[in-house]
Amino acid sequence: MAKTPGKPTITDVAHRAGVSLSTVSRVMNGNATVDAEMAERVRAAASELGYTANPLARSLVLGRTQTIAVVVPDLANPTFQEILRGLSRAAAADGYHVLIADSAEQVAEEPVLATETRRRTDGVVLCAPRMTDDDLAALLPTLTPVVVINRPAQASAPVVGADYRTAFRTVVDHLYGRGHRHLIYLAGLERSASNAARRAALADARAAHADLVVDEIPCGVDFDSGSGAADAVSASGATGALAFNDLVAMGLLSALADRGIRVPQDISVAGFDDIPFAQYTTPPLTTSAVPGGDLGARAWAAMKAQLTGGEADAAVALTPRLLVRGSTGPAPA
Amino acid sequence: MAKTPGKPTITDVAHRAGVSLSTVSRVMNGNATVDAEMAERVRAAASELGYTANPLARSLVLGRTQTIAVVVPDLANPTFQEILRGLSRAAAADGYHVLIADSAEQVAEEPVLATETRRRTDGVVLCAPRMTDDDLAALLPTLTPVVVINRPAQASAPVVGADYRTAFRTVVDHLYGRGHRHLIYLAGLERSASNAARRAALADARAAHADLVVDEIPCGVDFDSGSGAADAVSASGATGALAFNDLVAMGLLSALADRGIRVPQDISVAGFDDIPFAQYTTPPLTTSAVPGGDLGARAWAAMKAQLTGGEADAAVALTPRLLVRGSTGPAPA
DNA sequence: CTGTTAGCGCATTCAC
DNA sequence: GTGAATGCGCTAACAG
Repeated sequence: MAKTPGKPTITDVAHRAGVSLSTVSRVMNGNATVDAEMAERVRAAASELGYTANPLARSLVLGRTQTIAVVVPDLANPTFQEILRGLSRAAAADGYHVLIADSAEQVAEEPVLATETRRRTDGVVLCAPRMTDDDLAALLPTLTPVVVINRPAQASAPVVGADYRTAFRTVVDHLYGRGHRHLIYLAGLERSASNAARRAALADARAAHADLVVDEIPCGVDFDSGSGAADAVSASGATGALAFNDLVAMGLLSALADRGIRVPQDISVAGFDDIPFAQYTTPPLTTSAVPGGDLGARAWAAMKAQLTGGEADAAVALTPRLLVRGSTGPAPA
Repeated sequence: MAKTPGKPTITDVAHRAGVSLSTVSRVMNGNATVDAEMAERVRAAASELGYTANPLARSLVLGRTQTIAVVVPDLANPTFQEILRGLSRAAAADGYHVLIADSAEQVAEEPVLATETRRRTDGVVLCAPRMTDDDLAALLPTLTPVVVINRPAQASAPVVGADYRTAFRTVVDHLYGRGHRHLIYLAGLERSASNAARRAALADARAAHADLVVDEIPCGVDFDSGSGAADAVSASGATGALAFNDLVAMGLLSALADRGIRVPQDISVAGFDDIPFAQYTTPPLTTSAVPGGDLGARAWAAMKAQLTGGEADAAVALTPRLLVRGSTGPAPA
């Protein structure tokens, strides 16, 4: 049968250059020293044929794929998109490719996807895994090298995450600095780790400022939760509201506007996360930005360290940056 | 040297089951019929060893990787995220993996990334490629199988995209149906294809409705452009404003509110894209949704068709769905 | 039905 | 310095 043009192989190049295929391999990888003229002939033949080594074949023999896998709970979540972007670009800068796996919030899929993608890559990054601590602890050793993002310290893998406690504390201090002494926290999901971090920050702030009062009401994590809390917020007499996140803050802002309550004149409102539209609310929302892109880049750094034989830092925590905008102002006199 | 546990190979399984490695291969792939008892022995040995065939080795011999590549101009863009998500999930449902490549809006990188990722995958999806028509035309044949998203019909590859012309026409007709006879279009970038599609829709509408007047003013594509156009819009006397996209509409909404102009009582405002926060503006924004997830799923369908030997439809165009919300109402009397 | 053989395309020993 | 083997792990012809 006539050989379809297809992709030229190393043998084709060897043939055309009149050398053995091992010589071609040598010049392509710049390994051993090859006769100058011969090397040139090989390079010429290669470029004429448009030859590029088959990555699959190389992977098989070298034992590495130049690819890592990233498992995320939901590709549609802006937080993960930012992380993925930072990770992807950092990895690309080092010549690595990224294979993605979306668990679609199906906890049971996480270990399956991680294990499966791990076999076709050199390592895997678990982004905010939803599985239990026990499951995670059992899984991690089988995935090495592995990096975990946004999940409290794990024994058998480097972790990179944001320091939500310090970040939230910064928001509280911002309000305190503007004269607020009575705040109210619109809590997120009761048992979530992120809610716990915010409450810890609140406790820290109370301990640091004896004259600070921070009420807390159960709320939620979305726009409607925020708007539903408006009456409770205004009834509390607090001069500043700390929303669990930006969505909640936006809902609150909207409901407050409906009631004719002015922000920040009557009450200050702060969010958390700096979602893309936080800057477009009326007034623009003061919030704290978790550097998703940086998180991703750090995760890659931790992976790269392991890939190159080194040891990655056990844990790195980035502190989100406070973004003061129009929704917070001095406490009303 | 002691053999590190590592991953068990097909030989290990064969050894343990006391059969030849081809028999193991057979039962693992359910190919030829194998003696029942023997097959059972093999399965037992495989599960005891936790054996799974090395995907790399399979890829090399089978000539397929069960992976496709997706090249996007910017992973941070919500539009592409939705597409990527739809694509990824659809592909996963068929047992395929997705390798991503972010060109970071570097046009020159597109062909490089496409070509490079193509070699490690079975096909590539080009998402809204920025390169010139000529470059694209030259590149596509080298990538087969390939699918193009959101870019006008190409000769050598199936294309999936949204029908922006029909979609925008739907928005215009919605306003016309509510009694509006004088509209104003806040145009996007002069030379962009998406702007041309909207203008074509406007022309269609004018042709269909003799009593319809549609003004047009140059504007832009972001929030600030929209707010900057507020005065021109109110001065025009139009009863309805058609923004190039949601960001522009949101900017307009915000500036209109500052001027005490009520929406939709005094003027109706419509956006385009249905970005995540369009439902949270005050009032909620009427817009048209480009089904990003569907786009991705369709792209996968087109790829799958090629992968399985079939021929994909040359072009599929999805029509965005009109979402009527609070920012549009009847024309003021 | 099962075992033996020959590659997939390449990097890397080993002799020359 | 260079070419001839060996094998990465697996599937698919090929014999038996």
